[in-house]
Order: sequence, then structure tokens, then C-alpha cells
Amino acid sequence: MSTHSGKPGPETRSRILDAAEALFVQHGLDGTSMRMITAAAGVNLAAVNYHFGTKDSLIHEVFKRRLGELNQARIAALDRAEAQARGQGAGLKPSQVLEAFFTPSLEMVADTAGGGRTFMQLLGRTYTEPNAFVRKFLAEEYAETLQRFLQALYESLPGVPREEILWRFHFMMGATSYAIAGTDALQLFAGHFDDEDPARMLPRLISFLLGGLRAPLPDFVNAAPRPSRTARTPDAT
Amino acid sequence: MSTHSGKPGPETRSRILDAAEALFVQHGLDGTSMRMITAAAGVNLAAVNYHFGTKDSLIHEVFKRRLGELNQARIAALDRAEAQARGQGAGLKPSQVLEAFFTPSLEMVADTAGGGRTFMQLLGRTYTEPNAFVRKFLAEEYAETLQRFLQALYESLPGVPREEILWRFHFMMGATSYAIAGTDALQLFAGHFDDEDPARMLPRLISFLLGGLRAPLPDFVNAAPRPSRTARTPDAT
DNA sequence: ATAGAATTCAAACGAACGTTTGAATGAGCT
DNA sequence: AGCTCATTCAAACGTTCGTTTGAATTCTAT
Repeated sequence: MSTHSGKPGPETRSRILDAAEALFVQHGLDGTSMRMITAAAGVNLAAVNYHFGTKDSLIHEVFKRRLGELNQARIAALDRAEAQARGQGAGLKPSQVLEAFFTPSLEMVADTAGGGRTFMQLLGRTYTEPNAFVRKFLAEEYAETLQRFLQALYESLPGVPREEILWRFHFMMGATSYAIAGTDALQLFAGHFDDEDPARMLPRLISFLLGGLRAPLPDFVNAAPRPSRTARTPDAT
Repeated sequence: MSTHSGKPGPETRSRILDAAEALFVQHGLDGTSMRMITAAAGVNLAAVNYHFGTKDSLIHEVFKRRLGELNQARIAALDRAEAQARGQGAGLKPSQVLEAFFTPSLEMVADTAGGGRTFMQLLGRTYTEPNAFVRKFLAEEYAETLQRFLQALYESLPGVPREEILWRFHFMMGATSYAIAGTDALQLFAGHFDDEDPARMLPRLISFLLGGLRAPLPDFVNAAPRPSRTARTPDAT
């Protein structure tokens, strides 16, 4: 390992990715300039264009690097849970599906040293990014995983209209993203937060999400054309 | 009412505010240039600086205009609920506090014609905005209202540790913001959403939030130093 | 040691940004 | 009418942006 001065070697690519990741969280995608990135990485200004082509490509690489890993972990967790449930001749519980989806996120949040935490903050902020290019590849990157998990959720909640499940999943992703990305949002006025301890956030969040998922459905759902029993609620963890 | 060409009169200020509001949602704060704003508003480029001083001041005004109105409605709703509860010698239920806070948001979302919906999308996206200047005035603008509602929530949940309430309120704001701002986030991969009908989102969201709020507390809370009964759950709507 | 490919470097490119300027135009008043 | 003040306008300001260039340097392999 060498200091970031001089011309150490070919880890230039990853140094750029790391620096960009950190700066994107602090200043946003637009708010981070090439010069900020290359200065922080200790490389020449032209290095980004040489190694990645354009700034947009760099952004894409920053997300692909971790998002691939994250969604692989999610799919793997779901596969494991489904295999185990099949072995017992039972279906998956909703809580198991949720855990397969959200636990990898929060494990990555716990990785403060390797930069996983930084990336998860960035990811949470990017879900609402208006930039068309970013939205496009984020959707592509998520498509397969989302499909799998929604299907699993549908099957674990046979009595509940799919539209309601979709909405609640949307709410859950929102709560999670803000919990990760915007800890400082509440921190600003509400005094101190124990965001030192993301390990404690996981159970807090999962409890909240499960409570929301199994809450009674709003009245109009039962009164609507589609027949469905009253306030079907899945069982607990 | 005249077309946006020529030089109609002194509604220049509000035309700029409306145009900026709409463009900020589509392209973000940084992604929207002065030239885009003035072109959309049909005014001269220098008009923004003449009427507002700087771009940052314009941003501030865009938020103040609606956020003042929104938080006033929230406080008023809470006052009303508290007065009514005092008349009955009872305390507020958590669901009543939540409704006082979130209903004005969703009423504003329902205002598609007056631009309220546009603004609420913008607001949801801005909670995670890294821009320091934006974060600062957003916190100032929210400080008083947040204080009031957190206090009311604490009193409505006497058995629950305040830290847990704070976290859950954080989760709730996250779910709400995403529900409003990022409808297209899920839309991108999950097919069609009925975002035509925000009136139906309110009951869906409230059900979800209440379910999350009254979910059993995570285990470590009860096992922790602070004494508190098991899984205190507030009553329903 | 030396040719050739890969990488780094300082410098510059045109484009777009927020802001400023000073003259032109409008309405309101005496 | 003439004067005043607020507003609008076209044009330009200096700065920063992402990207490109071509020479200098380093690495790899013969």
C-alpha cells in the first residue's frame, strides 16, 4: 500500500470508484465534479475519462459494483429460504421474504469499513433522483430481483390483493431508504440519534415493516368489487 | 389571463415560482438552470435575479410558499384534535396525532390543479438532498412543527421509550415521502400503478403507518436497562 | 537493452452555468 | 406635458463544467 501521491500503480480504477462513491453521498451526483473526484483519489483529471469514458459511465460503475453484490445476496437468501420451506412442505411466511430482501441491505449498512454503509446511503438517496439516465439503469439493475421478491410475496399472502401488496412493498422500501439514507434528516431537529449503532436499526426496522405489512387493509379494499376476506393478516415472525 | 408571451404584468414572480417548482421536480435543483426556468415562465433571464436575488433565494421561496401553508394546516389540525380530546377529558390517541400530521400532506397531494401535488413530489425528493443550504432551511422550516408533533406522540404513547417513537416517526416519514415522491420508482419495473387516484393512497398509507407504529417493539428494547412493558400497542383508529 | 503498449500528465477546448450591467420600456403621478 | 420609479430586456461578465489532446512516462515482454 502506498500513499496517494506519485504514481503507485493500477489500483487507479478502484481509487476513483471509492472516492466518487464517498463524494456522491456528500454532494450528490451533479454536485460532485470530476475535479473533486480526481483530487480526492489522488489521480490526474483525465484518468476518469481514460478508465471509464464519461462521468455517466463512472456513475453506472459505482452502482453496478455494489448493487450486483447486494441483489445476488438477496436472491441467494430467498433461494435458501424457499429450499428450506419446500423441505418442510410449507410455503414461505411473509416475514421470511422480507428478511431475505432487507437483511442484505442492513448487513451492507453495517459494513462501515469497506464502504458498504456509504454506498447504501448513496443508494437510498438515488431512488428519488430525477436524472433520467440514472433512473434507467437503476430500474434495469433491480428488475429481476424485484420480480422474484414480489412473486414470493404474492404467494406468501394468497388472500391479499396483489395491488395492496405492491403498495405496501413500496412503503417498505421508502421507510428503509430513509432510515438508511436520511438519518440526519431527523437528526437536525430532534437532537441526537444513535446512528452509531446500525445493528440496532435492523430489528427496529423489521418490526416496523412487519407491523405495516400485516396491518388491516383499508376499508375500501373490502368494499370494492374484488372479493377478499376482511383484513387478512399474515402470521408473525 | 394572458398567454405567456409579451409583457402582461406583475404576476412575473408567481409565474417564476410555478415554473421553477415544476422544473425542480423533473430535473432536480441542480439540474434546473436559470435559463430553463425563465424560458418556461416566459420571462427574461434577468428576472429571477431581479425579483429573488439569487437562485438559492428562489429555491428557498419555492419551499416557503407551500411549506408554511402545509405546516400551519398540520398545527391547526393538531390543535383541533387536542381541544376536542380535552373536552372529553381524554388524551389523544396516536392515530389522531398521525392523522393530524399526514392528512394535510395528502390533501395537498390531491391538489393536482393548484400545483400542490407537484410540490409534494418535490418535497419528498428534497428530504434526502445533500445540498447544505437546502438542508439548513428545510430543518428550520420544520423545527417547530416537528417539535409539537413529537411531543404529542410521546404523550399519546406513555409506555413506549421516546427513542423508539422517534425511530418509528422517522420510518413513517420515509414511507410517506417515497409514496408521494417516488411512485415511478416501483412503476418502472412493476407495471402499472394507479397513481391517478391519490385519494386511495391516503387510507392505504395510514393503515400501513398505524400498523408499523403499533407493531411489537424489537426484543432488545424490553431486555434493555430501561424498564418498559412488553410490546405496548396503541389502539386503532 | 529496446520496441511497443498502457498509463499518466499538464494544458487547453467549447459549452453551459449564475450573475451583472446599462439602456429601453412601462405605468403612475403632479 | 414631463418626471419618477419599477420592471424588462439584450448582451456580456467571469467561472466552472466534462471532455479532449498530444507529449511524457511507466510497465511488459522479447
